[in-house]
Amino acid sequence: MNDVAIELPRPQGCTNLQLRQLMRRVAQRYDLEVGKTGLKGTQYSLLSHVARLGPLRPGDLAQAMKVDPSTLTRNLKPLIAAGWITLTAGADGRSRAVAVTESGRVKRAEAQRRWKVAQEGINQTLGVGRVLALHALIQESLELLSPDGQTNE
Amino acid sequence: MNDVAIELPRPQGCTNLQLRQLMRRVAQRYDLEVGKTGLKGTQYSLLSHVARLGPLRPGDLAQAMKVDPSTLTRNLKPLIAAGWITLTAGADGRSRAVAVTESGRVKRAEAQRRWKVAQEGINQTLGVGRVLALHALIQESLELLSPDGQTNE
DNA sequence: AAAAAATAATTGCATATGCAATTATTGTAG
DNA sequence: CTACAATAATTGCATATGCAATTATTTTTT
Repeated sequence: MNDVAIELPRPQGCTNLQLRQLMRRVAQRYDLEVGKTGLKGTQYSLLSHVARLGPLRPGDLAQAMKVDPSTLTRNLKPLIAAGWITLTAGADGRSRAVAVTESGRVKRAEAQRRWKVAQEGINQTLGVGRVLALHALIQESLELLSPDGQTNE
Repeated sequence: MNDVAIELPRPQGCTNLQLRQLMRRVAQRYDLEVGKTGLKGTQYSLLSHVARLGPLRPGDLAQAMKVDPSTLTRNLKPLIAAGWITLTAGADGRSRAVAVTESGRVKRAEAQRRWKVAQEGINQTLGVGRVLALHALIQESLELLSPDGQTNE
């Protein structure tokens, strides 16, 4: 028998519940700072992705952000209404192109400064080591949970 | 100088975004299994808490679950409508009492079996060691982020 | 080329989430 | 006892989230 692994205690509690609780607390901290720009933390993430990856198709953006396409469609609305993002006709008749506008870039830069403050705050509160460990664990977990086989890279 | 700490690389990426992404993926896995009972994963959490802690006041329940009281109010609705939870007058004229019903207990037991399957699945996919590490990190982080000073215990 | 299959995005439906303001009630200061 | 402060829950508003079904448009079969 090759089976000499140390007995690990069974995980206690619900991963789902715990993740949600932490997510809410963390989101609050980001919103507190990023909110000063009129953007929610989630909206900053979205705007940033579009700025970095756009112009691109909604579906590809959704995949990159790991959200459902329908969620993406709706989350774009307020940012389009604010004039920070445009949704125009795509090469293909069925698809569209998401892109950042000039005022979107400005807003993003502004929000990015706030985001940095928030992230620093988290680093401070949790400790850099803990944040690093958390990020690493999350990334590993994301790859293992990846529904499709797409490893990102 | 006592300052001989090793230089830690600065955390890359956004904790908020990463947490949200993992949360969504994980929630999906739970919902896939727990959903067979007609409950979302979040609803199972809520029903479980009421079963374990109830009868209790909505505010106390919200605090225990670390959600906003207004969120709690709304999240209770579908479970009340389904007859699994009751919301009755509390000792105090302003407060109420949340409690589980008999059919609620039955449903909860049923959902708990599904939950266990889901949790086992996560343990399997991520590996028990990773899940343990993740839970530990989350709990530590939650305490450090605790807005009020209440350490839970 | 017409029918069938695949692809892309969106809408309908339902829940989850929090902040600010509101409603009700209780407690307290004067 | 009354005016004011504190407490408990809820509602208004806005966003976030995903599944299933739908609409539009290619692409592929036959």
